[in-house]
Amino acid sequence: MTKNYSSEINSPLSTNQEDYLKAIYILETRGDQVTNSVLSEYLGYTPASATNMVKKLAQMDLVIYRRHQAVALTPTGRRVALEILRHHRLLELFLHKTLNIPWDSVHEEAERLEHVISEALEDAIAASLGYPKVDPHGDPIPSKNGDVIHTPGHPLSQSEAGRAYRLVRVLSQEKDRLAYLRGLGLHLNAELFLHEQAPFDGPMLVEVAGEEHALAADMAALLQVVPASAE
Amino acid sequence: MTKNYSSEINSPLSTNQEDYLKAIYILETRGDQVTNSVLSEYLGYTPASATNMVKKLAQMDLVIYRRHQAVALTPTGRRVALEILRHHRLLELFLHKTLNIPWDSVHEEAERLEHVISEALEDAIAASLGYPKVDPHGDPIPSKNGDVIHTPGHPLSQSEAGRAYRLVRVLSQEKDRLAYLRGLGLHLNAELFLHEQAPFDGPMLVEVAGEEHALAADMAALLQVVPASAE
DNA sequence: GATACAATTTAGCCATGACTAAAAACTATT
DNA sequence: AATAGTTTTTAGTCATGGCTAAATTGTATC
Repeated sequence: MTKNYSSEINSPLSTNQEDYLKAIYILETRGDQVTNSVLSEYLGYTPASATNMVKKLAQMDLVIYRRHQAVALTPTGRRVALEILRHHRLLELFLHKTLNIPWDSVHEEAERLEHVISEALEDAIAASLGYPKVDPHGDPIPSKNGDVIHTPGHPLSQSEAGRAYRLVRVLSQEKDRLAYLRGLGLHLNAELFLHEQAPFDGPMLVEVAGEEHALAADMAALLQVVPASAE
Repeated sequence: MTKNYSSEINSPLSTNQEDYLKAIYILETRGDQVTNSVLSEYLGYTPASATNMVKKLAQMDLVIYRRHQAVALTPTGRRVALEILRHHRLLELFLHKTLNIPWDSVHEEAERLEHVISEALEDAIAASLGYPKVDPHGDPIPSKNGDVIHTPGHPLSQSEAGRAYRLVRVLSQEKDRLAYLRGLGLHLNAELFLHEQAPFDGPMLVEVAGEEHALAADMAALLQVVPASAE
């Protein structure tokens, strides 16, 4: 298994190490301060375990660590994280398009597969999909050299009522939430019409595929949309 | 990740444990006595490591172990081994057919993927391939309930000269050997004509896709064939 | 049956990476 | 600046699963 980042790194990374780097990247991208508690909670480990691992990653020059400070990725660490994320999102799209696995249930599978596919397989998957730019949740697929496109859109919860929108991204990986959203007929690029938004952050009334549904405000906040006219 | 065998086993198995069980199955199937040295050499570990692991697998009722004796799979151990083997061979075929990865280089990839695919993905792959019976090397794909079909054929090295044959199985997983065979134009179900066999186990003269090649006897021994007429 | 040689097992070591419990250090409030 | 409360780190434990080296057991030969 030859990994893309192998040229920059002396020893191959474990699944766990890759998961830490990916988590740090995602938390950084969210704009969070990646403190030990945030990181350990995100990964489901105790803070002590996170400290240990972060120290190890720092020795490998993958993260910058100073006691009691937020962790940050080094350029090399970021490259590793992006490669794993590229694997993850390519795999999600591949599973969805090639094997008809519903878009709301590809995440867990990709979570394991992302660590074991070779560079050659990554390339073959990307080629077979026509070098896609986003996964089935609308998350951008990092390019091989680590570029991440900016995805447009704004939350449905902050959108004007009485207009049609197109779903361009879903900001959640929670299985049951995604299943619920799919149950409403939602999927990437689905059209939806926002009938009204109840005041005081109340539920929204949306129409998807001819059916009307009430949608809680926190759910609507996860849905990134653009005006339906926009191509 | 829900594994098929999870109903019979209390704790999930590690990749290593699954590899041991698969190795024992393969060695048993070859007809070898699965002694500690055979097993450890096959896996590339020291004999001491194999003893340790085999003891652990025995505690889990996956193998039968008595000091200084050959190991044997229990029925449960065999089911696990067959499931992993099913994963492996389904994956090989899938990678070959769906992603056009050459048949001689799917093995390593499948070797890692086989441990991380869920039951649902296994099913989706099998369905997308039309519930195939053999992988790209002609090795039988165990069915979900653990049946393994018998593959017909005999070694090319023991075949009569002056006749046409069809390749039904390649008994090797060595990358360079397989690459060589593919270079000759060989693949599953390829037709070949055996011109002559030099005496004293000398090389064979075979014709594949209009080209003649000399083939060492030990290579020919890896090629299982049936008469070309046979469907 | 004694001796030599090979195979196997035991004993003990190491790294990984989780954990708990306790100590230390930071932050906020009075 | 002292104290309280939270966060982080340290110290030390445990399981996994490799390893080497040494002891044991089994087998074959004289």
